[in-house]
Amino acid sequence: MDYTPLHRWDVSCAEAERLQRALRERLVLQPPPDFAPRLAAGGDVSTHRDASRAYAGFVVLDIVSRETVDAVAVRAEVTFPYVPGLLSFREIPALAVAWQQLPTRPDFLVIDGHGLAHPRRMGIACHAGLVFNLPTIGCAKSLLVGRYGHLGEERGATAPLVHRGEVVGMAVRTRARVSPVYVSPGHCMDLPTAVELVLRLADYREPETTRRAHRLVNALRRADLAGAPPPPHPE
DNA sequence: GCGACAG
DNA sequence: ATCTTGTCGC
Repeated sequence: MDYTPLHRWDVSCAEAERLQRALRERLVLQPPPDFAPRLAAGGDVSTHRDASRAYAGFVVLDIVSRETVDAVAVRAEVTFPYVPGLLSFREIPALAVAWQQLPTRPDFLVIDGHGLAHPRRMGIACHAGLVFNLPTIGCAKSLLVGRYGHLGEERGATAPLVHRGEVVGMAVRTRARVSPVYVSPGHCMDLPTAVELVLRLADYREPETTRRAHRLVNALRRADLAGAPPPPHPE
């Protein structure tokens, strides 16, 4: 698929924050008027402990039949370090390499990380939506900002995620008695729609989009590992 | 100044 | 996220 880079990615942390504050103004926090999604995509990145090598991939699935209709995984280089609040600058360049190899344009994308539930309301899900130009949802496994109150133990229970007096996302119980996931709008998305879609996609704790993308990149990672294994015990 | 801190 | 052994439970 095609996309719009929007800006350079090899920037300083201060410049990255400036870009986030500027890009924030371009966000659309409402789904398209004719939004009737059928194809969901999940994207994920797997990085090494030290090396700059990363694996990135996308899986596209039909939300009705649940069939995987597309899957691409690539090797890529990461240069930006992991800095809380600046995850997009580390992962989006790698995701973009995989995105170019994707033959089908999905109706929306679920990203492993936050959207509006971010210090500057510009998490990786928002940023990815702007760059790839499609509706996006952030679905994270842990909190970056915000707090929430009581959350029922049953599947489908929700509790608003509040940060600085604003509702920025929702804690969502996708499985009974299992820790929740944190859902927030990315781009061309609102919170109710994001929560509904994540619940529709989740058979287990995480939505199938994320699970399948995660398995895909890990498979490529292990395949590479078997091809050139650095011997731990040189005897 | 001191903690907290997506992946 | 990654590095890791065993272990609890369906």
